[in-house]
Amino acid sequence: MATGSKSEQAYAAVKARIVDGTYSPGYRLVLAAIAKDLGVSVVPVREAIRRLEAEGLVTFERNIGATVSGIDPTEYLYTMQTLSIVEGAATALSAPLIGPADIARARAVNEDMRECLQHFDPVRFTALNQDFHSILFEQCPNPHILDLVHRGWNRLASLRSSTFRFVPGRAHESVDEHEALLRLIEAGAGAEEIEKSARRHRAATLDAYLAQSNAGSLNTR
Amino acid sequence: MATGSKSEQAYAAVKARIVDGTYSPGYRLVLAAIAKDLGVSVVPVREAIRRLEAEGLVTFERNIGATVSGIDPTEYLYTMQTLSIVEGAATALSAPLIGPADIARARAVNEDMRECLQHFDPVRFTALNQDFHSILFEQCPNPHILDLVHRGWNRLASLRSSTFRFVPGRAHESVDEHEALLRLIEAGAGAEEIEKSARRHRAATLDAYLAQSNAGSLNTR
DNA sequence: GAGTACGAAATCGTATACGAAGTAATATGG
DNA sequence: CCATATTACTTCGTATACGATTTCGTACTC
Repeated sequence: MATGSKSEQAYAAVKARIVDGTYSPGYRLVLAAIAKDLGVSVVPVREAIRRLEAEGLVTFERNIGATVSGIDPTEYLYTMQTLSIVEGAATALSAPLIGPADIARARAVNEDMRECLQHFDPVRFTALNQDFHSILFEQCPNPHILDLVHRGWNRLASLRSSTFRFVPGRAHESVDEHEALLRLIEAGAGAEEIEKSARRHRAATLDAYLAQSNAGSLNTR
Repeated sequence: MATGSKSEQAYAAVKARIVDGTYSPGYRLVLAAIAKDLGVSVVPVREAIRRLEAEGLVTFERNIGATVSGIDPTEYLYTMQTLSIVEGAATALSAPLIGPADIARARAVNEDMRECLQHFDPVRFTALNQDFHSILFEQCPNPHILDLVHRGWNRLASLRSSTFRFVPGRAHESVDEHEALLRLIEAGAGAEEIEKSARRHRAATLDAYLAQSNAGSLNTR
């Protein structure tokens, strides 16, 4: 473990529990309870929660306390839209740095995803999906953009574990879009084209969700 | 003032001092000193600083303390590039909601900027520039994206007050690009076109800076 | 004279304690 | 029986205190 700082430790622990679904959206984060649970004082816990607030993982209200944010479909929509933008940019910026070996790895992951569609394993599918995109991001030379992408993923993770958003036909399309994206990168396509493709990939998932849930529409392009 | 929470008060105060340049980049933020200065205890100050860290305005190191981040040209570059992306998106998403009255206000501001070029008033020019873009952003329906834009502006503000980055010819071009952008919006151009224009507007400023400073190039498109 | 070891000062990190604000339960009057 | 006021409880907000870590200055040795 060797975190050193207890504040850091609290931050990591609470974040992990939000992302893995132990604390689902709406869960009330009581300082004293978490402090006792982690064997530390309330001060580091409080600090950790304020940091998580800045990342958008929890909502904090004065004299009321913190709750795990999420649930709200509108919030999901905002997050997905933002992610489509920063993810698209991150992918485009990474593209020139992606070599054949990375492409091969990504393609292997994508084939595993295709496999998952046979046995209907949405959990593994989701994990592989993250792996796939991680391969395409990780080389992004701009750490700020990469950070924004990670924050978006964390937000989605906290939502996913509670209300599992899964749109039937979408998974198949997704795998095909991945392959198309890989070919673009392989072919050395321009940054603009790659960005557009990556952005539409996520926007399509959002659109599918909106169509299914009949939620209020929003211009996702 | 009626801030209510002292933590909030400390947050606002320190943030303001960073943005207005009282605490310039590299400034060492000593908890006890700030606490005494604000007439509060160190705990709220500490919390405030951790929040500012999450926004990227300060850098925090364990057992060492916080310093106002900035200065580094690389950081400037990352911030501008990120801003070009989120700003472009925010402008495009706002565009359909911008009415003739907003256009008129923005145009008036832009003409004031043109005026500033005559008497060479870079400080006012910068302020008006922020006003101009604010008019185009404020209506962005996605609060997350809007928040990212604001964070970027804050980062730039902290840089600007110390090392004033001003590229000679750039200001004139900038005003012209503003006018072009307004015409696009007026004409009801597509979101894609508006986004590209807004993005290039900022990217051009970055490119001008890079060309002047002979810093290592980066693919800004 | 340069480098290292030691010690003192400064600063951060966390715990504990108490006061403030909000919430829920209960009692009381209509 | 319902509405409202009061009380008790929960939880947050901040101050103070002390231990841990780093940094800087000084003395000592080679």
